[in-house]
Amino acid sequence: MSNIKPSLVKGTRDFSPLEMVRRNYIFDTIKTVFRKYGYAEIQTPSMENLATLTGKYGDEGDKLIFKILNSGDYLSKVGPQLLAEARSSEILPAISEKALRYDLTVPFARYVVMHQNEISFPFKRFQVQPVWRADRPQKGRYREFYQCDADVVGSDTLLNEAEFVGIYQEALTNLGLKDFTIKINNRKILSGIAEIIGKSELIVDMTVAIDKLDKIGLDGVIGELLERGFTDADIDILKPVILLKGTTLEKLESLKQILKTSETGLRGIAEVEKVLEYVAALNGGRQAGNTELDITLARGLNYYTGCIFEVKTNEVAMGSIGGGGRYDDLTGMFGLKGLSGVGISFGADRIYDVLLELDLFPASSAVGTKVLISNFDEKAEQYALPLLSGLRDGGIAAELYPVAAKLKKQLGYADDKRIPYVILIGSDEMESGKLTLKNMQDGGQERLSAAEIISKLKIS
RNA sequence: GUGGUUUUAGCUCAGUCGGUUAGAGCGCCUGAUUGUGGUUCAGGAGGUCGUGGGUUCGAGCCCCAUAUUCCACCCCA
Repeated sequence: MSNIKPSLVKGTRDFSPLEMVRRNYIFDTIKTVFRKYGYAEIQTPSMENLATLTGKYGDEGDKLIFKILNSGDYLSKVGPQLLAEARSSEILPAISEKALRYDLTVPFARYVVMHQNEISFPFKRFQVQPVWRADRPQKGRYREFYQCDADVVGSDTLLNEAEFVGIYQEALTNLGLKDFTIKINNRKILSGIAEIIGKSELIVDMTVAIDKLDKIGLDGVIGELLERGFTDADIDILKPVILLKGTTLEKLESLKQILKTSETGLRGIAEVEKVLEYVAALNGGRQAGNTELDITLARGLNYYTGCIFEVKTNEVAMGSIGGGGRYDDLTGMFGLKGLSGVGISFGADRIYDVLLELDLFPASSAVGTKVLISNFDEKAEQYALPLLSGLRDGGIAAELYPVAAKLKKQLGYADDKRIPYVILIGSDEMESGKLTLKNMQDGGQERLSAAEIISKLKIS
Protein backbone atom coordinates (compact mmCIF):
# COMPACT_ATOMS: atom_id res chain seq x y z
CA MET A 1 0.00 0.00 0.00
CA SER A 2 1.39 3.35 -0.94
CA ASN A 3 2.01 5.78 1.85
CA ILE A 4 -0.35 8.69 1.30
CA LYS A 5 0.45 11.76 3.30
CA PRO A 6 -2.63 12.56 5.35
CA SER A 7 -4.22 15.93 4.80
CA LEU A 8 -7.50 17.74 5.17
CA VAL A 9 -9.83 18.78 2.40
CA LYS A 10 -9.50 22.49 1.73
CA GLY A 11 -11.58 24.61 4.06
CA THR A 12 -12.36 21.81 6.54
CA ARG A 13 -11.10 21.25 10.07
CA ASP A 14 -10.67 18.57 12.71
CA PHE A 15 -12.02 19.35 16.17
CA SER A 16 -9.93 18.25 19.15
CA PRO A 17 -11.49 17.27 22.49
CA LEU A 18 -10.89 20.77 23.85
CA GLU A 19 -12.35 22.38 20.75
CA MET A 20 -15.40 20.14 20.98
CA VAL A 21 -16.00 21.13 24.58
CA ARG A 22 -15.90 24.76 23.49
CA ARG A 23 -18.03 24.23 20.41
CA ASN A 24 -20.64 22.38 22.43
CA TYR A 25 -20.65 25.24 24.91
CA ILE A 26 -21.65 27.55 22.07
CA PHE A 27 -24.23 25.17 20.65
CA ASP A 28 -25.74 24.45 24.06
CA THR A 29 -25.97 28.13 24.94
CA ILE A 30 -27.76 28.95 21.70
CA LYS A 31 -30.02 25.89 21.81
CA THR A 32 -31.07 26.67 25.36
CA VAL A 33 -32.22 30.11 24.30
CA PHE A 34 -34.04 28.72 21.26
CA ARG A 35 -35.95 26.28 23.47
CA LYS A 36 -36.82 29.04 25.91
CA TYR A 37 -38.58 30.88 23.12
CA GLY A 38 -40.60 27.83 22.14
CA TYR A 39 -38.58 26.39 19.26
CA ALA A 40 -38.23 22.63 18.75
CA GLU A 41 -35.27 20.92 17.18
CA ILE A 42 -35.29 19.05 13.87
CA GLN A 43 -32.59 17.67 11.61
CA THR A 44 -32.52 17.09 7.88
CA PRO A 45 -30.13 15.00 5.76
CA SER A 46 -26.77 16.34 4.65
CA MET A 47 -27.78 15.62 1.08
CA GLU A 48 -30.70 17.05 -0.82
CA ASN A 49 -31.81 16.52 -4.38
CA LEU A 50 -29.87 18.95 -6.49
CA ALA A 51 -33.10 20.28 -7.95
CA THR A 52 -34.29 21.20 -4.44
CA LEU A 53 -31.33 23.53 -3.98
CA THR A 54 -30.61 25.05 -7.37
CA GLY A 55 -32.11 28.41 -8.16
CA LYS A 56 -32.69 29.35 -4.52
CA TYR A 57 -29.48 31.23 -3.86
CA GLY A 58 -28.95 33.17 -7.08
CA ASP A 59 -26.33 32.46 -9.70
CA GLU A 60 -23.44 33.05 -7.32
CA GLY A 61 -24.91 30.70 -4.77
CA ASP A 62 -25.61 27.95 -7.27
CA LYS A 63 -21.95 27.89 -8.20
CA LEU A 64 -21.01 27.29 -4.58
CA ILE A 65 -23.21 24.22 -4.11
CA PHE A 66 -21.19 21.03 -3.66
CA LYS A 67 -22.60 18.52 -6.13
CA ILE A 68 -22.41 14.80 -5.56
CA LEU A 69 -21.42 12.61 -8.46
CA ASN A 70 -23.95 9.89 -9.30
CA SER A 71 -23.03 6.37 -8.25
CA GLY A 72 -21.99 3.71 -10.72
CA ASP A 73 -21.23 4.43 -14.33
CA TYR A 74 -22.15 8.07 -14.12
CA LEU A 75 -21.15 8.85 -17.68
CA SER A 76 -23.55 6.30 -19.16
CA LYS A 77 -26.40 8.80 -19.29
CA VAL A 78 -24.33 11.40 -21.07
CA GLY A 79 -24.74 11.28 -24.84
CA PRO A 80 -21.51 11.00 -26.82
CA GLN A 81 -22.17 14.32 -28.45
CA LEU A 82 -22.57 16.14 -25.13
CA LEU A 83 -19.41 14.51 -23.91
CA ALA A 84 -17.51 15.63 -26.96
CA GLU A 85 -18.68 19.19 -26.52
CA ALA A 86 -17.49 19.03 -22.91
CA ARG A 87 -19.86 21.73 -21.70
CA SER A 88 -19.96 21.28 -17.95
CA SER A 89 -23.27 23.07 -17.41
CA GLU A 90 -25.09 20.71 -19.76
CA ILE A 91 -23.40 17.53 -18.60
CA LEU A 92 -23.99 18.33 -14.93
CA PRO A 93 -27.68 17.33 -14.67
CA ALA A 94 -26.85 13.98 -16.24
CA ILE A 95 -24.04 13.09 -13.85
CA SER A 96 -25.23 14.66 -10.56
CA GLU A 97 -28.63 14.43 -8.94
CA LYS A 98 -27.70 15.13 -5.32
CA ALA A 99 -25.89 17.89 -3.49
CA LEU A 100 -24.72 18.79 0.01
CA ARG A 101 -26.99 21.27 1.71
CA TYR A 102 -25.94 24.89 1.27
CA ASP A 103 -27.92 26.31 4.17
CA LEU A 104 -30.61 25.15 6.58
CA THR A 105 -33.45 27.35 5.39
CA VAL A 106 -34.19 25.75 2.04
CA PRO A 107 -34.10 22.20 3.45
CA PHE A 108 -36.43 23.48 6.15
CA ALA A 109 -38.85 24.80 3.55
CA ARG A 110 -38.74 21.41 1.86
CA TYR A 111 -39.39 19.78 5.23
CA VAL A 112 -42.41 21.99 5.92
CA VAL A 113 -43.96 21.24 2.56
CA MET A 114 -43.42 17.50 2.89
CA HIS A 115 -44.76 17.38 6.45
CA GLN A 116 -47.47 20.02 6.17
CA ASN A 117 -50.20 17.61 7.25
CA GLU A 118 -48.46 16.68 10.52
CA ILE A 119 -47.35 20.18 11.43
CA SER A 120 -49.53 22.49 13.45
CA PHE A 121 -48.87 26.07 12.50
CA PRO A 122 -47.28 28.35 13.41
CA PHE A 123 -44.33 25.96 13.33
CA LYS A 124 -41.30 27.06 15.32
CA ARG A 125 -38.23 24.95 14.71
CA PHE A 126 -34.51 25.23 15.28
CA GLN A 127 -31.77 23.30 13.60
CA VAL A 128 -28.03 23.06 14.30
CA GLN A 129 -26.17 21.25 11.54
CA PRO A 130 -23.24 21.69 9.19
CA VAL A 131 -23.63 23.20 5.75
CA TRP A 132 -21.18 23.14 2.86
CA ARG A 133 -20.15 25.80 0.40
CA ALA A 134 -17.50 25.50 -2.31
CA ASP A 135 -16.20 28.93 -1.43
CA ARG A 136 -12.58 29.90 -1.25
CA PRO A 137 -11.65 29.89 2.42
CA GLN A 138 -10.39 32.95 4.27
CA LYS A 139 -10.82 34.55 7.67
CA GLY A 140 -14.03 33.30 9.25
CA ARG A 141 -14.95 31.44 6.09
CA TYR A 142 -14.90 27.68 5.82
CA ARG A 143 -16.18 25.16 3.31
CA GLU A 144 -17.85 23.15 6.04
CA PHE A 145 -19.37 25.13 8.87
CA TYR A 146 -22.27 24.98 11.30
CA GLN A 147 -25.34 27.11 11.23
CA CYS A 148 -27.72 27.45 14.15
CA ASP A 149 -31.05 28.40 12.66
CA ALA A 150 -34.40 29.23 14.21
CA ASP A 151 -37.38 29.85 11.95
CA VAL A 152 -41.10 30.18 12.34
CA VAL A 153 -43.50 29.58 9.47
CA GLY A 154 -47.21 30.26 9.30
CA SER A 155 -47.23 33.41 11.39
CA ASP A 156 -47.39 36.93 10.01
CA THR A 157 -47.04 38.87 13.22
CA LEU A 158 -44.02 41.11 13.59
CA LEU A 159 -43.77 39.88 17.15
CA ASN A 160 -41.69 37.06 15.70
CA GLU A 161 -39.14 39.52 14.39
CA ALA A 162 -39.01 41.19 17.77
CA GLU A 163 -38.51 37.87 19.52
CA PHE A 164 -35.60 37.08 17.25
CA VAL A 165 -33.97 40.31 18.33
CA GLY A 166 -34.49 39.09 21.88
CA ILE A 167 -32.93 35.73 21.04
CA TYR A 168 -29.86 37.42 19.58
CA GLN A 169 -29.55 39.65 22.64
CA GLU A 170 -29.88 36.82 25.08
CA ALA A 171 -27.75 34.19 23.36
CA LEU A 172 -24.86 36.49 22.53
CA THR A 173 -24.92 38.05 25.97
CA ASN A 174 -24.91 34.60 27.56
CA LEU A 175 -21.86 33.78 25.46
CA GLY A 176 -20.09 36.74 27.01
CA LEU A 177 -20.19 39.18 24.10
CA LYS A 178 -20.52 42.74 25.31
CA ASP A 179 -20.49 44.94 22.27
CA PHE A 180 -22.44 43.80 19.25
CA THR A 181 -24.90 45.46 16.93
CA ILE A 182 -28.14 44.01 15.62
CA LYS A 183 -28.80 45.76 12.36
CA ILE A 184 -32.33 45.84 11.03
CA ASN A 185 -33.55 46.82 7.62
CA ASN A 186 -36.56 46.00 5.51
CA ARG A 187 -36.61 44.82 1.96
CA LYS A 188 -39.73 46.93 1.39
CA ILE A 189 -37.82 50.07 2.29
CA LEU A 190 -35.18 49.14 -0.27
CA SER A 191 -37.92 48.46 -2.82
CA GLY A 192 -39.43 51.84 -2.02
CA ILE A 193 -36.12 53.58 -2.63
CA ALA A 194 -35.70 51.83 -5.95
CA GLU A 195 -39.27 52.77 -6.76
CA ILE A 196 -38.91 56.51 -6.18
CA ILE A 197 -35.93 56.72 -8.49
CA GLY A 198 -37.86 54.69 -11.03
CA LYS A 199 -35.40 51.80 -11.16
CA SER A 200 -37.35 49.04 -9.46
CA GLU A 201 -35.81 46.45 -11.75
CA LEU A 202 -32.33 47.39 -10.54
CA ILE A 203 -33.05 46.88 -6.85
CA VAL A 204 -30.53 44.06 -6.53
CA ASP A 205 -27.77 46.11 -8.14
CA MET A 206 -28.69 49.04 -5.94
CA THR A 207 -28.59 47.06 -2.70
CA VAL A 208 -25.36 45.26 -3.59
CA ALA A 209 -23.72 48.62 -4.22
CA ILE A 210 -24.93 50.51 -1.16
CA ASP A 211 -24.22 47.51 1.04
CA LYS A 212 -20.54 48.26 0.50
CA LEU A 213 -20.68 51.77 1.95
CA ASP A 214 -18.68 50.76 5.01
CA LYS A 215 -16.02 49.13 2.93
CA ILE A 216 -15.48 51.32 -0.11
CA GLY A 217 -16.94 54.65 1.00
CA LEU A 218 -19.37 56.96 -0.73
CA ASP A 219 -17.28 57.51 -3.85
CA GLY A 220 -16.83 53.79 -4.29
CA VAL A 221 -20.54 53.21 -3.98
CA ILE A 222 -21.32 55.94 -6.49
CA GLY A 223 -18.82 54.46 -8.92
CA GLU A 224 -20.39 51.08 -8.56
CA LEU A 225 -23.89 52.47 -9.00
CA LEU A 226 -22.88 54.19 -12.23
CA GLU A 227 -21.35 50.95 -13.42
CA ARG A 228 -24.55 49.11 -12.65
CA GLY A 229 -26.74 51.37 -14.76
CA PHE A 230 -27.73 54.27 -12.52
CA THR A 231 -27.61 57.86 -13.75
CA ASP A 232 -26.25 60.94 -11.98
CA ALA A 233 -29.84 62.06 -11.42
CA ASP A 234 -30.63 58.75 -9.69
CA ILE A 235 -27.61 59.16 -7.47
CA ASP A 236 -28.68 62.66 -6.45
CA ILE A 237 -31.84 61.11 -5.05
CA LEU A 238 -30.03 58.14 -3.53
CA LYS A 239 -27.25 60.07 -1.86
CA PRO A 240 -29.23 61.56 1.02
CA VAL A 241 -30.79 58.16 1.64
CA ILE A 242 -27.47 56.39 1.84
CA LEU A 243 -26.02 59.06 4.07
CA LEU A 244 -28.92 59.22 6.53
CA LYS A 245 -27.58 60.13 9.93
CA GLY A 246 -28.96 60.19 13.41
CA THR A 247 -30.74 57.78 15.66
CA THR A 248 -32.91 55.02 14.34
CA LEU A 249 -36.05 57.05 15.09
CA GLU A 250 -34.67 60.12 13.31
CA LYS A 251 -33.74 58.01 10.32
CA LEU A 252 -37.24 56.59 10.17
CA GLU A 253 -38.76 60.09 10.21
CA SER A 254 -36.52 61.26 7.37
CA LEU A 255 -37.30 58.14 5.38
CA LYS A 256 -41.01 58.76 5.73
CA GLN A 257 -40.52 62.06 3.91
CA ILE A 258 -38.31 60.60 1.23
CA LEU A 259 -40.57 57.63 0.60
CA LYS A 260 -43.91 59.40 0.98
CA THR A 261 -44.92 58.53 -2.58
CA SER A 262 -44.04 54.87 -2.24
CA GLU A 263 -46.69 52.72 -0.65
CA THR A 264 -44.30 49.80 -0.36
CA GLY A 265 -41.61 51.92 1.21
CA LEU A 266 -43.98 53.33 3.81
CA ARG A 267 -45.15 49.84 4.66
CA GLY A 268 -41.54 48.82 5.23
CA ILE A 269 -41.02 51.76 7.56
CA ALA A 270 -44.17 50.89 9.47
CA GLU A 271 -42.94 47.32 9.85
CA VAL A 272 -39.61 48.38 11.28
CA GLU A 273 -41.38 50.75 13.68
CA LYS A 274 -43.69 47.98 14.83
CA VAL A 275 -40.80 45.57 15.39
CA LEU A 276 -38.90 48.15 17.43
CA GLU A 277 -42.06 48.83 19.42
CA TYR A 278 -42.39 45.14 20.24
CA VAL A 279 -38.69 44.89 21.08
CA ALA A 280 -39.02 47.78 23.51
CA ALA A 281 -42.15 46.29 25.07
CA LEU A 282 -40.39 42.95 25.58
CA ASN A 283 -37.45 44.82 27.01
CA GLY A 284 -39.39 46.46 29.81
CA GLY A 285 -40.26 49.53 27.75
CA ARG A 286 -36.67 50.42 26.90
CA GLN A 287 -35.32 50.62 23.40
CA ALA A 288 -32.27 48.41 23.05
CA GLY A 289 -29.28 50.58 22.27
CA ASN A 290 -27.52 48.01 20.15
CA THR A 291 -30.45 47.53 17.78
CA GLU A 292 -30.36 49.95 14.91
CA LEU A 293 -31.82 50.62 11.50
CA ASP A 294 -29.17 50.29 8.81
CA ILE A 295 -30.43 51.31 5.43
CA THR A 296 -27.33 49.93 3.73
CA LEU A 297 -27.98 46.44 5.04
CA ALA A 298 -28.94 44.23 2.12
CA ARG A 299 -28.59 40.53 2.57
CA GLY A 300 -27.71 38.63 -0.53
CA LEU A 301 -30.25 35.86 -0.51
CA ASN A 302 -33.05 36.48 -2.95
CA TYR A 303 -35.87 35.20 -0.86
CA TYR A 304 -36.16 37.84 1.86
CA THR A 305 -39.23 40.04 1.48
CA GLY A 306 -39.68 41.89 4.76
CA CYS A 307 -37.43 42.61 7.72
CA ILE A 308 -33.79 41.61 7.44
CA PHE A 309 -31.28 41.22 10.24
CA GLU A 310 -27.58 41.07 10.54
CA VAL A 311 -25.46 40.84 13.66
CA LYS A 312 -21.91 42.10 13.91
CA THR A 313 -19.53 42.08 16.81
CA ASN A 314 -17.70 45.33 17.40
CA GLU A 315 -14.95 43.73 19.45
CA VAL A 316 -13.22 41.78 16.66
CA ALA A 317 -12.83 42.30 12.93
CA MET A 318 -15.04 39.59 11.58
CA GLY A 319 -17.82 39.22 9.05
CA SER A 320 -21.36 39.00 10.35
CA ILE A 321 -21.91 36.39 13.05
CA GLY A 322 -25.60 36.06 12.34
CA GLY A 323 -28.32 37.05 9.96
CA GLY A 324 -31.84 36.39 8.86
CA GLY A 325 -35.11 37.85 7.80
CA ARG A 326 -38.63 37.31 6.59
CA TYR A 327 -39.39 35.43 3.43
CA ASP A 328 -43.04 35.53 2.48
CA ASP A 329 -43.17 32.72 0.02
CA LEU A 330 -40.27 30.34 0.50
CA THR A 331 -42.44 27.24 0.49
CA GLY A 332 -44.16 28.53 -2.64
CA MET A 333 -41.21 27.20 -4.60
CA PHE A 334 -42.24 23.74 -3.49
CA GLY A 335 -45.93 24.27 -4.21
CA LEU A 336 -47.21 25.39 -0.80
CA LYS A 337 -48.46 28.94 -1.20
CA GLY A 338 -49.31 31.61 1.29
CA LEU A 339 -47.06 30.57 4.16
CA SER A 340 -44.95 33.34 5.59
CA GLY A 341 -41.71 32.59 7.38
CA VAL A 342 -39.10 34.42 9.43
CA GLY A 343 -35.79 33.07 10.54
CA ILE A 344 -32.38 33.85 11.91
CA SER A 345 -29.07 32.09 11.92
CA PHE A 346 -26.04 32.11 14.19
CA GLY A 347 -22.66 31.41 12.61
CA ALA A 348 -21.23 29.13 15.26
CA ASP A 349 -17.78 28.87 13.70
CA ARG A 350 -17.35 32.60 13.55
CA ILE A 351 -18.64 32.97 17.09
CA TYR A 352 -16.03 30.40 18.09
CA ASP A 353 -13.27 32.45 16.47
CA VAL A 354 -14.56 35.58 18.18
CA LEU A 355 -14.79 34.00 21.64
CA LEU A 356 -11.31 32.56 21.21
CA GLU A 357 -9.85 35.90 20.25
CA LEU A 358 -11.56 37.61 23.19
CA ASP A 359 -10.65 34.77 25.54
CA LEU A 360 -14.27 34.35 26.58
CA PHE A 361 -14.47 30.57 26.96
CA PRO A 362 -15.16 29.61 30.57
CA ALA A 363 -12.27 27.75 32.16
CA SER A 364 -14.63 25.12 33.48
CA SER A 365 -15.50 24.19 29.92
CA ALA A 366 -12.41 21.97 29.99
CA VAL A 367 -13.76 19.35 32.37
CA GLY A 368 -12.84 15.74 31.78
CA THR A 369 -11.86 12.79 33.93
CA LYS A 370 -12.05 13.51 37.64
CA VAL A 371 -9.90 10.71 38.96
CA LEU A 372 -7.35 8.28 37.57
CA ILE A 373 -6.67 4.93 39.22
CA SER A 374 -3.06 3.90 38.90
CA ASN A 375 -2.13 0.46 37.65
CA PHE A 376 0.89 -1.30 39.19
CA ASP A 377 0.28 -4.93 38.40
CA GLU A 378 -2.42 -7.44 37.61
CA LYS A 379 -3.37 -7.91 41.23
CA ALA A 380 -3.85 -4.19 41.78
CA GLU A 381 -5.81 -3.97 38.58
CA GLN A 382 -8.23 -6.65 39.78
CA TYR A 383 -8.55 -4.82 43.07
CA ALA A 384 -9.26 -1.56 41.25
CA LEU A 385 -12.10 -2.73 39.03
CA PRO A 386 -14.90 -2.69 41.66
CA LEU A 387 -13.70 0.73 42.80
CA LEU A 388 -13.79 1.96 39.21
CA SER A 389 -17.41 0.86 38.87
CA GLY A 390 -18.24 2.36 42.24
CA LEU A 391 -16.81 5.74 41.22
CA ARG A 392 -18.71 5.70 37.95
CA ASP A 393 -21.94 4.66 39.67
CA GLY A 394 -21.44 7.70 41.89
CA GLY A 395 -21.39 9.90 38.79
CA ILE A 396 -17.65 10.53 39.01
CA ALA A 397 -15.77 10.49 35.69
CA ALA A 398 -13.08 7.89 36.39
CA GLU A 399 -10.58 5.88 34.44
CA LEU A 400 -8.07 3.16 35.17
CA TYR A 401 -4.62 3.45 33.63
CA PRO A 402 -4.79 0.66 31.06
CA VAL A 403 -1.38 -0.95 31.58
CA ALA A 404 1.01 -1.44 34.44
CA ALA A 405 3.42 1.31 33.47
CA LYS A 406 5.86 3.27 35.58
CA LEU A 407 4.14 5.51 38.05
CA LYS A 408 6.02 8.45 36.62
CA LYS A 409 4.34 7.84 33.31
CA GLN A 410 0.92 7.38 34.85
CA LEU A 411 1.16 10.62 36.79
CA GLY A 412 2.43 12.35 33.68
CA TYR A 413 -0.66 11.14 31.87
CA ALA A 414 -2.90 12.51 34.62
CA ASP A 415 -0.99 15.77 34.44
CA ASP A 416 -1.41 16.08 30.67
CA LYS A 417 -5.12 15.42 30.89
CA ARG A 418 -5.46 17.72 33.90
CA ILE A 419 -7.05 14.99 35.95
CA PRO A 420 -7.28 16.46 39.46
CA TYR A 421 -7.02 13.24 41.50
CA VAL A 422 -5.07 9.98 41.28
CA ILE A 423 -5.74 6.90 43.39
CA LEU A 424 -2.67 4.79 44.13
CA ILE A 425 -3.23 1.10 44.85
CA GLY A 426 -0.16 -0.90 45.87
CA SER A 427 0.39 -3.84 48.19
CA ASP A 428 0.18 -1.69 51.35
CA GLU A 429 -3.08 -0.22 50.21
CA MET A 430 -4.62 -3.55 49.30
CA GLU A 431 -3.63 -5.03 52.63
CA SER A 432 -4.99 -2.17 54.73
CA GLY A 433 -7.96 -1.24 52.55
CA LYS A 434 -6.84 2.36 52.93
CA LEU A 435 -6.03 3.70 49.48
CA THR A 436 -3.81 6.63 48.70
CA LEU A 437 -5.66 9.57 47.16
CA LYS A 438 -3.32 12.08 45.58
CA ASN A 439 -4.38 15.60 44.82
CA MET A 440 -2.58 16.62 41.64
CA GLN A 441 -2.95 20.34 42.22
CA ASP A 442 -1.19 20.63 45.56
CA GLY A 443 0.56 17.26 45.57
CA GLY A 444 -0.97 16.27 48.91
CA GLN A 445 -1.90 12.68 49.68
CA GLU A 446 -4.23 11.04 52.16
CA ARG A 447 -5.16 7.47 53.05
CA LEU A 448 -8.87 6.75 52.67
CA SER A 449 -11.15 3.77 52.20
CA ALA A 450 -12.83 3.27 48.85
CA ALA A 451 -16.17 4.44 50.24
CA GLU A 452 -14.58 7.58 51.72
CA ILE A 453 -12.94 8.40 48.41
CA ILE A 454 -16.23 8.09 46.54
CA SER A 455 -18.09 10.37 48.91
CA LYS A 456 -15.26 12.89 48.99
CA LEU A 457 -15.02 13.13 45.21
CA LYS A 458 -18.78 13.39 44.88
CA ILE A 459 -18.91 16.67 46.75
CA SER A 460 -15.63 18.22 45.70
C1' G B 1 -14.08 32.71 -10.19
C1' U B 2 -9.74 36.98 -9.73
C1' G B 3 -5.14 38.77 -7.26
C1' G B 4 -1.39 38.02 -3.60
C1' U B 5 0.87 34.79 0.16
C1' U B 6 2.53 30.24 2.68
C1' U B 7 4.65 25.15 2.79
C1' U B 8 11.77 22.75 5.91
C1' A B 9 11.64 17.42 12.39
C1' G B 10 5.48 15.86 16.08
C1' C B 11 4.82 21.70 16.81
C1' U B 12 6.71 26.91 16.01
C1' C B 13 10.30 28.50 12.88
C1' A B 14 15.91 29.71 11.10
C1' G B 15 18.64 28.25 6.71
C1' U B 16 23.56 33.85 3.93
C1' C B 17 25.75 34.15 -2.98
C1' G B 18 23.20 27.76 -5.73
C1' G B 19 28.40 24.33 -2.89
C1' U B 20 30.68 19.01 1.97
C1' U B 21 26.90 15.57 6.63
C1' A B 22 19.98 20.86 6.56
C1' G B 23 19.79 23.62 12.14
C1' A B 24 17.30 25.89 16.84
C1' G B 25 13.53 26.09 20.59
C1' C B 26 9.60 23.36 22.35
C1' G B 27 7.62 18.44 22.46
C1' C B 28 8.75 13.06 22.41
C1' C B 29 11.74 8.66 24.19
C1' U B 30 15.57 6.76 27.81
C1' G B 31 18.27 7.39 32.29
C1' A B 32 19.61 9.98 37.03
C1' U B 33 14.78 8.08 40.61
C1' U B 34 12.24 -0.39 40.23
C1' G B 35 5.86 3.71 44.16
C1' U B 36 5.27 9.83 42.96
C1' G B 37 3.75 14.36 37.79
C1' G B 38 4.15 19.46 36.43
C1' U B 39 11.18 21.55 38.13
C1' U B 40 16.40 20.12 37.03
C1' C B 41 20.50 17.41 34.69
C1' A B 42 22.56 13.83 31.03
C1' G B 43 21.76 11.11 26.68
C1' G B 44 18.74 9.62 22.29
C1' A B 45 15.34 9.14 18.24
C1' G B 46 13.11 11.91 14.58
C1' G B 47 13.69 15.19 7.67
C1' U B 48 12.18 12.15 0.16
C1' C B 49 12.99 20.43 2.47
C1' G B 50 4.36 20.02 -0.02
C1' U B 51 4.22 17.12 -4.84
C1' G B 52 5.74 16.41 -10.08
C1' G B 53 8.84 18.14 -13.83
C1' G B 54 13.02 21.34 -15.52
C1' U B 55 17.88 24.31 -15.46
C1' U B 56 22.87 23.13 -13.39
C1' C B 57 29.02 19.64 -12.44
C1' G B 58 25.88 20.58 -8.06
C1' A B 59 19.09 22.83 -5.97
C1' G B 60 15.89 23.67 0.55
C1' C B 61 17.49 28.10 -2.44
C1' C B 62 16.56 29.38 -9.66
C1' C B 63 12.34 28.17 -13.57
C1' C B 64 7.42 25.72 -14.84
C1' A B 65 3.12 23.08 -13.28
C1' U B 66 0.08 21.44 -9.31
C1' A B 67 -1.76 20.94 -4.31
C1' U B 68 -2.12 23.42 0.28
C1' U B 69 -2.21 27.71 4.07
C1' C B 70 -3.46 32.49 5.04
C1' C B 71 -5.24 37.33 3.15
C1' A B 72 -8.06 40.62 -0.08
C1' C B 73 -11.88 40.93 -4.02
C1' C B 74 -16.62 38.61 -5.53
C1' C B 75 -20.04 36.63 -2.38
C1' C B 76 -21.22 35.24 2.46
C1' A B 77 -22.12 32.78 8.25
